[in-house]
Amino acid sequence: MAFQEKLTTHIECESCPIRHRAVCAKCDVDELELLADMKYYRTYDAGQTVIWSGDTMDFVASVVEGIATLSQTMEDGRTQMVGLLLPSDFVGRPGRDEAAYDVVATTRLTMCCFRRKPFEELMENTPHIGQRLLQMTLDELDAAREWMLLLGRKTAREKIASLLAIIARRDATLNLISPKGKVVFDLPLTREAMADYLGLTLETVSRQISALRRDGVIELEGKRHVTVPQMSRLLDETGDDTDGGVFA
Amino acid sequence: MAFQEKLTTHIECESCPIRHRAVCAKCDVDELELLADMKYYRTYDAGQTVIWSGDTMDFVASVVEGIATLSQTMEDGRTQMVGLLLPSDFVGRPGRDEAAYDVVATTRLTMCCFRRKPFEELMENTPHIGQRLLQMTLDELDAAREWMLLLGRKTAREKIASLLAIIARRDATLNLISPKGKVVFDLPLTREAMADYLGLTLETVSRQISALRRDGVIELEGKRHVTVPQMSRLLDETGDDTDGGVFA
DNA sequence: CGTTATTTTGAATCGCTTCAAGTGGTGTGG
DNA sequence: CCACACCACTTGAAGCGATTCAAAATAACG
Repeated sequence: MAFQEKLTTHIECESCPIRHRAVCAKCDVDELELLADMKYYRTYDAGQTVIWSGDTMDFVASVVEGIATLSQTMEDGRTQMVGLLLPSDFVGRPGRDEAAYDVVATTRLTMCCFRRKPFEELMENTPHIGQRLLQMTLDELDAAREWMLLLGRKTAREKIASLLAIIARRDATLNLISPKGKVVFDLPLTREAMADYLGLTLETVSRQISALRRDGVIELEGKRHVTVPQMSRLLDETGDDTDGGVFA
Repeated sequence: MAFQEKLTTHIECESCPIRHRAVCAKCDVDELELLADMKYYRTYDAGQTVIWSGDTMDFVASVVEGIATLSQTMEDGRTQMVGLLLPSDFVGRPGRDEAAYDVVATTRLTMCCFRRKPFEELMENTPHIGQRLLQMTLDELDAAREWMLLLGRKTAREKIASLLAIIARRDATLNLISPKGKVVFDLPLTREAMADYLGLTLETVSRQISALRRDGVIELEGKRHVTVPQMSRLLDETGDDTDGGVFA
């Protein structure tokens, strides 16, 4: 089953699309050279499993391109996604040799890998890497905690609206479009993946998306192409503090 | 309202109960001295709010004694606990001046505080602090992700059993009792706090605790004193992989 | 063009919440 | 010392939101 594709490309760090957001962001040219010497690339097809929870992990990596999911599964099959890995996100934990979660590519995925031991040694002598990793981990912790609020307290409709808002916002900033008014994007996740993300069933996800469409909050073209005519309207549905109250 | 009590005690770092688990764990004597020079203590009464989300935080701190909760609240009052702060846990985020969550003392609480700016400067030159903070943050992230599985996929009964198991396990290791067979402890949380932790209502918490008692999984003396006659029995109810299967 | 995977929709059921009433323990003031 | 209020908690009954099971519709694929 889980084929691991061999390295295909080689990217120069200077022209790397995630150069300034990944774990290497703070590194100077010297440090970058050391990293470049030990790096190698791997690519995975959409749907391929990168690592199973419990597997030994001999490497850590940065997502260069594509999207992957981090998820946990109970014995009886119930699964919960606990993280969404986007370009520049870091995979693996220094100092741990067993994967704690399943990592699955949801699109074609390219990762910049480092063998774990050399990377850990480099980290000892290169504060910039540890510093950046701390920042990134703190950001992930914040994201996880926001997700806990969603999982514990939001209704199905609010959950869907929140997910759509996150994707819309990310796409908007990526394309340098102000996230006001109209936003258009493609869903990178299946209904089932959304359900795993939101702690719902795929039927409920489908129903709530239909409901948001019926109510004019979103428009659909096919299953995956979404138009949000009024971003503020979508944000109203998330249950979050829009900030758009008195002082906006 | 929110009175901040002034420093009362002064603890020598060498005899500090959290010396080897807190953010200062990896520091040598020199580094410890620098920290000791800038530290001060604060205590809060049970129920007191330490910080409101959005407040400016001029300090970071380690919990020395007592328990506090981290929680998020929506406009309409729904609240979700996103962290439980136990002795040695770290409060605040270097590089951020606004609190992201409400911090409330659930028991009498003592914290070892550092003004944020000097602490951040010290971190620049003291890799040991940043390294330890990274470890701790990664642990917290793992805990948060386990909590996401609980919030998203577990039933009310499993949620309660999981919470009881966590507290029982912590108390058992603290008192050096093997977490097999019988375990006795006191609940440090009200039913409402448990509900906020588990994404339930306090009525459901009460009902499920009663159900576990009826089924002989736990025994209750008063509202807070819990006896678990057979730890394995409780673990069976959590829905987790007990690992206690074939190889235990 | 038929086959398979994904998604939508419907109907019945279930688990948790909501609303409401009641219990037991603790502290306070008459 | 008792009446009273207050708080944390328990229990009951009704309602509702999400799930479950089932079937049909749509899109994707060889």
